[in-house]
Amino acid sequence: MVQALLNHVNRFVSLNTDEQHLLLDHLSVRHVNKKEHILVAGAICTANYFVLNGCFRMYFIKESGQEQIVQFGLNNWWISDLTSLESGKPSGFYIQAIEDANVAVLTKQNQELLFSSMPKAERYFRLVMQKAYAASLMRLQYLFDLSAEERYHHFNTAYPEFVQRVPQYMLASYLGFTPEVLSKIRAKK
Amino acid sequence: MVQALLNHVNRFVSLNTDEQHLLLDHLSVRHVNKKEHILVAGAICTANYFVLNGCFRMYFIKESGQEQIVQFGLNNWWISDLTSLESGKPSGFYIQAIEDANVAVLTKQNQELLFSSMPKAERYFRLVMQKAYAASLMRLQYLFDLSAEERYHHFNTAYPEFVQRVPQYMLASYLGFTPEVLSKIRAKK
DNA sequence: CGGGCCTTTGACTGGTTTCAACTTCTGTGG
DNA sequence: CCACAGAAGTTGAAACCAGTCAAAGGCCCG
Repeated sequence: MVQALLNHVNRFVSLNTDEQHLLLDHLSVRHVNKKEHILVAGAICTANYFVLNGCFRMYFIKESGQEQIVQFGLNNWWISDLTSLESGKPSGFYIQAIEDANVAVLTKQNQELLFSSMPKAERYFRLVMQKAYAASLMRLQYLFDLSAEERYHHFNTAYPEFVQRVPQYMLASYLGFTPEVLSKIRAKK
Repeated sequence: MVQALLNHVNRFVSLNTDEQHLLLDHLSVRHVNKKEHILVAGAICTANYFVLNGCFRMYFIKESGQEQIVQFGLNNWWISDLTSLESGKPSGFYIQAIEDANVAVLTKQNQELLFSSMPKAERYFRLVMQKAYAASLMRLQYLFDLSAEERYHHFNTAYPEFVQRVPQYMLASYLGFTPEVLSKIRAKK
């Protein structure tokens, strides 16, 4: 199962067999049930999670009391609250499994150990962070440039299989509008 | 002048004198006039820029034809279009000096050389990317959670000196609304 | 000193939210 | 395996925040 992670790492840096073992020695695999949280607001985030299979959502509670989804965590994505992880302060986010899932867990401590014994790991994570940052900017672009309806259609054509997979109200939240709006957009045709 | 960069690097990783020289060998300093662009849409982004002094804005042109500011680049921030830099494809962004400025230029090529000769540099950039990513998520949070007026007040109390420094229409763009809205918010009291 | 850019102000418009009622789906226990 | 309760999705009406447009005033820079 962790093979998915090795494949992902090898897309960015190439590891020999020893290095692969070294990496795996710093990880554990954890099963997460649907609706189970691996992080709740107020807790301190202690690890990075790599999604082996299943699907997660990361969200926070708005002042209005509504949940706002910040991002989804799918296969081959790392998910975590880096702010809390780095600072050691309580997180403002929740991370919850939308489906039964398996994650590779890399604790902060193990991550540091890994970095000092294998500089390639540092490179890998630099590239992952860079990609995540670029994706986040892209998301901002869509929010600024497109209307609710355009955002939905864009997302729907970019990730048609994913749209089937999550409840509509979560998709609406992620796209930045209400479930009612999504329902009306869909009714249009 | 590049001392600012050395200080910044030393906040994340500690460099000895040799390493500092090695780093500087891979950089050049460039003066940028107010209103000058260091990147325009359609061009390929070839370098990372570290702002030594002055101020930049990174923006794109919306479908409506309006400029949308994605981020500001102030002292001690790296600014670049990582997507274009990484992929070698044309950028969709503009990066322009708002004030006369000086930047340290790290070309993609030099960055790779630096990484291979100094693993600490990789660590430094991982941390910088991580911080930038976290900041971008924070920005998303504010956009989702706060009204236009709340966003302005929040920004105004967080960075009062900066608000004085940039034209209102740029601030409005960054915060995600029109100059008229900002004007009306300010008129309220 | 003049021209153009920035800011202000007001009226109007419209996309999105909110609220509420109703229907459909889903999963859990009897 | 069915029944029922709660969750999710739909629909329509009313309210509102923010955008657009237009015109006027202020200010900076050449």
